[in-house]
Amino acid sequence: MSGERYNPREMEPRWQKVWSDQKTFEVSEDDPRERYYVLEMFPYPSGRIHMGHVRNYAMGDVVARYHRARGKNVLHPMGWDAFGLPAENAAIERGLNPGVWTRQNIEAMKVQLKSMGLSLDWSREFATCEPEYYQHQQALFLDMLEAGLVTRKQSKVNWDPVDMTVLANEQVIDGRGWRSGAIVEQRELTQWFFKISDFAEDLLNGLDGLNEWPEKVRVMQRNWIGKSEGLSFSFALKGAPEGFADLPVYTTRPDTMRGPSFAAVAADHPLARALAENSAEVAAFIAKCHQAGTSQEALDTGEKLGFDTGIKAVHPADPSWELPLYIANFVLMDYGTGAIIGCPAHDQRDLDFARKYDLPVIDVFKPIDSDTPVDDVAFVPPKTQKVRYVQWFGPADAEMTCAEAMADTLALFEKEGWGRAETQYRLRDWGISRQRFWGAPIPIIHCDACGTVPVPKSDLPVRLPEDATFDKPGNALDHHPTWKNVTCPKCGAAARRETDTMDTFVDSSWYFARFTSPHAETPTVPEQANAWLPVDQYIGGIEHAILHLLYSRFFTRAMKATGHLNLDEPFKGMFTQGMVTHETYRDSKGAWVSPADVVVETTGEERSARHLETDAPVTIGSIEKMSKSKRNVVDPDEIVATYGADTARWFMLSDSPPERDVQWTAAGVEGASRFQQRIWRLVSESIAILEQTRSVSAVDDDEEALAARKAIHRAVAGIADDIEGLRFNRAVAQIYEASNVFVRYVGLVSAAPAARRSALEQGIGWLVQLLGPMMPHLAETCWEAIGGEGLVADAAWPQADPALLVDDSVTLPVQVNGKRRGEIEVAKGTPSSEIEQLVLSLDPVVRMLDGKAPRKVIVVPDRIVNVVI
RNA sequence: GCGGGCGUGGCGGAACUGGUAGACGCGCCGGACUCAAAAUCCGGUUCCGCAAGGAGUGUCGGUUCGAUUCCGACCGCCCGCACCA
Repeated sequence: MSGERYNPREMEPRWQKVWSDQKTFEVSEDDPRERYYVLEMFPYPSGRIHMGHVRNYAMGDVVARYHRARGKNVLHPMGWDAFGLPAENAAIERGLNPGVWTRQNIEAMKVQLKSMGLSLDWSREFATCEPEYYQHQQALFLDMLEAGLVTRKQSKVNWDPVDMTVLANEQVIDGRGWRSGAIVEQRELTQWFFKISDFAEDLLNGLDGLNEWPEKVRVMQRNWIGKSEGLSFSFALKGAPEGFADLPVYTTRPDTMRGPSFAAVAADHPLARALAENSAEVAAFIAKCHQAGTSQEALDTGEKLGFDTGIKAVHPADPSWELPLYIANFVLMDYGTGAIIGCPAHDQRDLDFARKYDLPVIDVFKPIDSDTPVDDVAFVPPKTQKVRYVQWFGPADAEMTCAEAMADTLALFEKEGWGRAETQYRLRDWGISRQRFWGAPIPIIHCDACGTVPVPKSDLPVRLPEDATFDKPGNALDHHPTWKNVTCPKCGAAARRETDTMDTFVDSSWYFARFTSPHAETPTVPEQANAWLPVDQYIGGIEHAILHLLYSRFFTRAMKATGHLNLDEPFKGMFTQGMVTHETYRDSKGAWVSPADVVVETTGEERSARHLETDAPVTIGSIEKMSKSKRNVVDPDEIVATYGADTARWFMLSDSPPERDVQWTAAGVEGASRFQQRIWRLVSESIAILEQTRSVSAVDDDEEALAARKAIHRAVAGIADDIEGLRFNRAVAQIYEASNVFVRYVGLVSAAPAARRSALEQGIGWLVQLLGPMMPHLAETCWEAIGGEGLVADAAWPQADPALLVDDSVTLPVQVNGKRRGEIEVAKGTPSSEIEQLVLSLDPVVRMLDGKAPRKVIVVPDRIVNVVI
C-alpha cells in the first residue's frame, strides 16, 4: 500500500455508500444526548450545484461533523426550495411541466450533493413543491387567518402588462419587466397579506438578543424595520374639497413646530387625487410626478417640484398661523400619512423646496456659538448635541439638545391636545399573492354570497393541477378550464378558487421547523420542534440578510401564536459566508473565455494566458463573482471528478476567512490536492514504521517525542476552538502545521522507537480525526488503514491534555526601547530579578548600553523584557 | 447623504484581553533525486544593504516602557440603505 497514490475517485463513492448503508447520519429523536441543529440554506433546484453551494455546504458539514464528534445528537438535513419562476419559464419556453422539470433537477442535484460526502440525514429530505409539504403550509395559512394574522386588502403592485403578472420590486429593471421588457404599470390589486407589521416592535427588540448573528445583518434588519418616534397631529384645512377638513400629518421633529413655512402632500394622496378630479392642472402635475418619480435621474438630481393648491393649513398650536399647502414630488405616500409639515431651516429637502418656491426659512435653533442664519445648508445637528433654541415653544435662548426639546414639545402638544406621540415603522405588511402557477395555492374560495371562505382543513391540500397549459401569458391556474370551479364550502353555491399562489418566500419561512418532523401529519410536532429549535448554526448567503431571515423570524412568532411551536427566534447562530470569485478572461475580440479553456503561464513575475486549443493569447481581467455571463465559473462536478470532493472542500475552507470572498484558482486546488496526497503518504509511512516497531516496549517520551506530542495536543485544542468560532481557515492552517511536524517526526522514530513510537501512534490517529470534518473520505480511508475502530465519523473528538498545552520553559524576546534585539530562554516563572541579570549581560544589550545604566527594565513575566535606555 | 466594514510581503491571509509582525498556504528562487520530465524531498523568500545595520502593518499625529491592536484627523476601497418627514 505504501507508495501508492491516494485515489479519491475510488475511495469517495465507497465511503459514501458505507455512510448511507449504515445510516450514519440519520438522526433519532430517542437519542438522549444533547441536540445540535446545523442548517445551510436549502438550494433552489436549478439543476446544477455551483461553487457557492460547495463552500456553503462544506462549512456546514465541518460544523455538523465536529459536533457529532463532540458527542452531540446532530440534526443536519437538506431539502429543496422548489417553487419559483424558473420552472414556469422552462414550462413556457420548452413546454415542460414545471413539476417534471423541477423533479428532474432535484434528482440531478442530489447526485451532485451526494458526491460531496456531506453528513446529511437524507431521510428527512423534502421539496416545497410537493403537496406533502405545501398542504401544511396551507394549514398554517388557515391557522394564521383564524388568528387574525392574515388580511386581504388593496395595494399597489408592479404589473407587467405583457406577461400579465405581478413583479417583485427586484424584477423591475429601469421601470421595465425583466423578462418582457414592457413598461411596468402601477396597479391596485386586492392581495393577501401577512400582518408582519403587527410584530414590528417585537422583531426589532428580538435583534438585541441575537448576539451570534453578524452585526451587519442585525443593522440591515433594524433599518428595514425603520422605527421612528414623533408627533402625530392634524392640520385644519381651509378651502379643501368635501371630506378633507382635516389633514393628518406625522413628524419626527416636534421641536421645529415653530419653524414651518409650508405643508405638502404626496402626489398619490387622496386629497391630491380629489383635487385632480376638478383640475386638469393638478392632474397634469400628478402625472408629471409619476413619470419622473421613479426614474433614477430624478432621484439623483433631487429636484423638488411642488404645486400650490391654494388651500391653507392651520397650525395646530396657533389658529392664526396659516401655511400654504402644496402637492410635492418628494413626499412619499407609503410613509407616515403621506403628508408633511415643512421646516426648511432644519431639513435639507424642505430647504431646497423653500428656496425654489420662495418660502420663508425660520431658524428654530442655532449653534451655541454662532448667530448665522441658515442659508443653503439646513442645520441638522446630532440630536444629542446642545444647541440654542430661538424660536420654539419653550423659553427663549434655552440651551439644550434636540432630543430634550423634542420630548418637551411632545409633552406640551399632548397636554394641550394639539397632537400626540406616535411610533411609526417603515416595515409594511407582507403581500404574498402572486399571479403565478408554480407556487403553493392559497386555500381560499370566493363565493358571491359568502365572500372569501377558507378551504376546510379536511379538504387540504389544494393541489396544483397536473394538466395546466402554459401557451398563454398570465397565470395558468386562472386559465385552467375546470380547476377554479368549485362549490362554496359554506352555502354550496357555485364558487371560484383563489387562483393566486403564495410568494415563494413563504415556503422557506418555516422549512427549518418542518425538518424537525418532516413526515408528520401536522405542520410540526411541537415537542420535536421545541426540542430541536432554534437552529444552533444557520449558514447562508448575505443576500438573504433581510427578507428570508425577517420572514422566518415572523413565521416563528406566528407559529407560536397558532400553537405549532413555542419559541421566538428560529436561528440562534447565523453566519453569512462570502462569495466564490474567479479571474476573468477575454479573447482578442473581447469575448469572455471560460477558465476551462485557458492555460495560465508564469514566467518570473509575469503571468500570461493563452487559449487551450487555439493558443491565441487571452487577456487576464479582474476577479469577479463566478457568473455565467462572465463565463468565469468552475463546475464542481469537474473538480470532484478530477481531484475529489475532499480537495474541493479543503480548498473552499482554506485561505480566506469564511465571511470574506474566496478566489478560486487552479494553483490553489493543486495545492489542496497535493496536501491530500501528502497526508496519505504520511499515514502510509507511519503505519509501516509502527508495524516494524510493534514489539518494541515503550519508554517515556524523549525530547523529540514530547515536542511532537505537544504539537498534536495543541492542534486538537486549537482546531476545536477555531471550528467553534467558525474560523475554518485557521483550523486548516493548524492542520497544516501539525502535519508538517509529523512529516518531520516520522523520520525520527526509527532512530529511537521505544521513546518515540507512542507519540507517533497517537499523533497520526488524532491527525486523521482532526481531518475528519474537512476531508471526511480521506480521513475514513486513513482511519481504516491505521486500524481505527469503526468509522472516524463516529469517533469521539480527542481529549487534549492541558498539561501538554503549556511549556515549562519560555523564550522571552528582549527589546531595547521597544525594538527586538535578542531573546533568552528561561524556565517558566523565573523571578524578574534573575531575568534582569540575564538580559543586562546579553551582547546586544551591553553594546547598546555602552557602559551606562539602563533607565528602566520592564519584565512582563513569561512574555517579554524591555530595556529602556 | 446616512449606516456598517476594511486597508499587513509578489498574492490569499495569521497575530488571543497592547508584548518576538508576517503563522499557514500559494507563487517565486536555489539544490537533491531522474537519461529526462512529472511527482517528491531539502533550503531560502517583508524591504534596503555584501555585511554590520536600518526601515516597516494606508498617511499624519497622540497615549504607552512597548501600538497591526487604543485615541484623533486625513486618504483609499468594499457593502447596505436612501427624498422615510
